Amino acid sequence: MENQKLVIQKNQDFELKDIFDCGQCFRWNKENDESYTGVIKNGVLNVKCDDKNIYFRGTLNEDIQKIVQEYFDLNRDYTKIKNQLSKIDEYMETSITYGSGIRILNQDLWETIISFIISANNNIPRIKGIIERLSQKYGTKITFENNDYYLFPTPEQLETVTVAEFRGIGLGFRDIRLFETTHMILNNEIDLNELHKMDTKSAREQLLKLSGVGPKVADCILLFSTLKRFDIFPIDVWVRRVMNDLYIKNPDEKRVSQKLINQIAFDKFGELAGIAQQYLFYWKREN
DNA sequence: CTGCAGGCCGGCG
DNA sequence: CGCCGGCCTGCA
Repeated sequence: MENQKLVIQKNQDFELKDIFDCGQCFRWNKENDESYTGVIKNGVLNVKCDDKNIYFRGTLNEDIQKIVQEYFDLNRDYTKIKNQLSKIDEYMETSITYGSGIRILNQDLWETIISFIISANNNIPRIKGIIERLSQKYGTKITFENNDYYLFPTPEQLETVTVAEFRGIGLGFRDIRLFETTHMILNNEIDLNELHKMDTKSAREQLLKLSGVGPKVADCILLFSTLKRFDIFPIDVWVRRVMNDLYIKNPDEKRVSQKLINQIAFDKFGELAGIAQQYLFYWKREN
């Protein structure tokens, strides 16, 4: 671990609030100076913006430029994506104007799996609290600028943790799911490295075998982790609401099947359905 | 005090 | 298959 700094030019496709509040991540916190500090797999990172630049500093075990480039998806042209989607209809145009600085992060696959299992039937403050306690109790401690932080625990670090101990940090009924999934991964029943090489359909089937991973959680993992499948359209209550309001116009609030929503999304947004979902979700939830 | 939050699981028809 | 009840916990 060593302290590193990096400054890059900012453009209209990068806004900290949009990135960290659009619902894809749980471990970034706002500081008093409007910067954000997060723990990512490699260490601690602080990000601050002004009109012209983005300032990164952190303690990491790899080159900061390489990490930032990968994590913030900096090699992708979001201007082009937004232009394509904006042309589809006025709803997309509105939601993109609102969340114009969103970027889909490349988050560690293991951490994303566990985090979204925890997210099931749960609320964000509690999800963040559970993940923080999990890291504090079982993750590796690192110090950055006189503060202590804890890396997300590895599968190995959770190997001897019992169901009761998981329950003890507030997981509720998700305790057994975390336990089972951890051991399925430790036993190589699901090979996380192999998932990256698979086509989307096969990767999704594999994820669905994990305990606590259903359709919605699997889709979040496919979109928000290093798997990075942009054509995947996770459907949660908010997306259901916004799709119902804008496209299905179902006045009696009858529950529309996931299959139908997926089909509408694919017909409208095609290969960019995942990122379209993010703009719609963020806009709907904040307005 | 109920209701409910970024669903999943298991049982049933 | 699709549908439905139940579920830890904490906060409004």
